Amino acid sequence: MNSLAYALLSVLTRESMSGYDLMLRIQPFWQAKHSQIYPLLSKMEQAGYVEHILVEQSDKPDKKVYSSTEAGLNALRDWLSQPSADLVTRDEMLIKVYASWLGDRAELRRHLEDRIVACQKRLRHLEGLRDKYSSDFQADASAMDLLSPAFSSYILIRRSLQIVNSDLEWCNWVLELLRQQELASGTDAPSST
Amino acid sequence: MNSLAYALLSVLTRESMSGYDLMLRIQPFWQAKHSQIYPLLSKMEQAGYVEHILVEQSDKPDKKVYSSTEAGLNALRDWLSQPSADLVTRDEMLIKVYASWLGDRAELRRHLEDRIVACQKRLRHLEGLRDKYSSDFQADASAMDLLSPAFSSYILIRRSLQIVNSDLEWCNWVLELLRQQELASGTDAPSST
DNA sequence: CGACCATATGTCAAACGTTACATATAATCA
DNA sequence: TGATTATATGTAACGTTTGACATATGGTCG
Repeated sequence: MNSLAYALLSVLTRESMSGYDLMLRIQPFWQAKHSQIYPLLSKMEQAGYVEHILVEQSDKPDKKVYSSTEAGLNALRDWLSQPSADLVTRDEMLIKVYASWLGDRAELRRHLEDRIVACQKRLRHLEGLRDKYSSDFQADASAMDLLSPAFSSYILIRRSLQIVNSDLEWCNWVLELLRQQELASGTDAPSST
Repeated sequence: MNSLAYALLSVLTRESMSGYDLMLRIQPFWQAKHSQIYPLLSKMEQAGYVEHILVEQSDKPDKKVYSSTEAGLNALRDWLSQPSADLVTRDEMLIKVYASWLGDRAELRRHLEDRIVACQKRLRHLEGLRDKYSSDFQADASAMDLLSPAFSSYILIRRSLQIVNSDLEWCNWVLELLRQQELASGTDAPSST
């Protein structure tokens, strides 16, 4: 069992769902394609960590709804007690920024603007999640039960929003420096496409 | 050529160095082990993007010092003009936090404290980098040449510091909520090890 | 002296992840 | 009607990354 398997279990312990829905649910927190999730769910079922029932649908294709078993819950609890693996980030844009002195200002601006668009999309998605579960969150976070699924979701979404907002903040800071320098030097037509 | 190859090139266009030093240099921005870097450098040399000379050392084992070629520089410039791949983050701790309601408060606290230790270590490393290159950075960032290696390094280190600090901020926020609830409820001996 | 660590390079197998190929249903849109 | 999109599941080839094994030098610490 790898980290993705436990990520799937940590969703299935809260709510039973299909591989397709798991993919969508986990996407913002652990990138994985359906081609990785479907075979993994089969392996997890063979290992006895999850089980599924076939649910027929009239408006959409039929689906397999997975649930965590007792063994799955125990495996997840064991994993929780282990130290976490190191955080892994691979941000190609940051490497391009590091090498951006080899290009021109427009190129650097384009990379930053692309990132801003991606951040805004992600922000809308996360705000949607926040609003969807806001009824679970009490107005006063400190009054919530810290060992409840609602609180765990709450701090996870808070963290995700914080990450995206700090990304946006940095992009805008660099863009502002670019604008200042373009105005000051007069090079690189400021209003070009 | 993959992203890692261009990350290596983006260092080698600034400064020639050994595979070992490259590994240490890009570690904070793109995680890669020596077992990935050494074969990749060979492939890049075969492709004509880098070349190396053998440097004999008396106090340490001899090393291969790699430099970027003209072809390597051109390849890097081409890559720069392409849109960036999506940001990938895999944070096992965040998944554990999401499932932490299955465990106890001490376990959640331990995960957060482990992360804080890792952040502090990273912070010291980044502050070391910042101070090491601070002479390259002018007091007024907006007065720097935005297409200089110094400026690119500056904004990269700023971003890295921002990421670590926001991580620390969030961990401390959750720890504070934990402390408040433990004091209020009286469960979970507050001063246990 | 022996253990361990930092430096330095390398290979290989296994695990992990992405892309492309494949199929099927039902809704929407032109 | 035909094209596209969202839903839903699956396999196979390929590329990426890690972990283990391997070797060697020279310094430090007990």
